[in-house]
Amino acid sequence: MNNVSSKTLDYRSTELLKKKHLSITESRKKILSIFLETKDALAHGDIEKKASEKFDRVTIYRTLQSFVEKGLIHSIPTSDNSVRYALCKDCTEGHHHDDHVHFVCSNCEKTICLDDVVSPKLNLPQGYNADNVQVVIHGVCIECS
Amino acid sequence: MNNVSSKTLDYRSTELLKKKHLSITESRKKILSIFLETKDALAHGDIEKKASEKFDRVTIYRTLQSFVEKGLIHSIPTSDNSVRYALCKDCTEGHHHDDHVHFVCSNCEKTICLDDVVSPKLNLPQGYNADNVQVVIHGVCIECS
DNA sequence: GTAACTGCAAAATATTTGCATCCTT
DNA sequence: AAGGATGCAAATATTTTGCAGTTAC
Repeated sequence: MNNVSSKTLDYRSTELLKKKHLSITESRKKILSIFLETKDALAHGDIEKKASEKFDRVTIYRTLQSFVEKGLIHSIPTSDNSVRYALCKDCTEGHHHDDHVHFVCSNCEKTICLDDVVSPKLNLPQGYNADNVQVVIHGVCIECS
Repeated sequence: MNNVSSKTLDYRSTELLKKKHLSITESRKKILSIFLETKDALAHGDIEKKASEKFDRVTIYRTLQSFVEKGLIHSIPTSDNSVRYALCKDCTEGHHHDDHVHFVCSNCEKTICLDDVVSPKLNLPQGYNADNVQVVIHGVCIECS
């Protein structure tokens, strides 16, 4: 990572934090920068690994939680125990509308948001009302195929 | 639970275990019976609670794992840390094809398999190949609406 | 009889909470 | 200056592993 892109990341994270009414702290900027420079979804452990300096585990937990609350990132459903997070495109506090498709590559194990593929409308049985449709597709991603 | 239905459950679990080439043990029959008599998906903790006698946590973990491996149950993606399982309709060892929709009620918190609503075909970007499409819908279920 | 399953103990991991201190606004 | 964020310690919760005894086939 060179200085220029690092400065840009810092600037972008600061702007995003301001926009979402979160106070600007070093940890938050760093953690948000990790999301900004990563295309795929991150689990708690990935953040620990990717962070150049060491953050306290607890700080990461609390930061992720605030980010989710303020609509900066969203969690992605998985079938195992790992919770993964990715940047929200345009969610607002208390209202997530990340109705896009998530793709999990069975080869490289990465989880990718396919922002352009929107969740389909489905015909549910009488009496069921959908608020939110999450789709997780398992398969082979473009880099592994 | 009366004797008749309990005998039936026992019989059905035994048959299912045989069919999936799992040895017939008391714990497996009991745990499978719990799935058979429950419409919604169960987390590890739910099984502990619902079991009339106390199973060792470890036995439950290992039983669920064998059931998943042999295609008796499948895990359902969730956005929080809870892994939930439900009976498979017709999965075989090593090959799950539970391409139906899962519905999570935001009121009663139950997770229900909508076996008749099949996952849609989606147009993925060039280079992405789907093996398996999982859909989780959040909303209000028929009993709560 | 043998291989597989279970239960107990304990290890390894993951998550949450309380509190004193430090930083942002 | 005040409220919020952080780091440390410790409590809790969750999951995995090893091993000896038991059960299914």
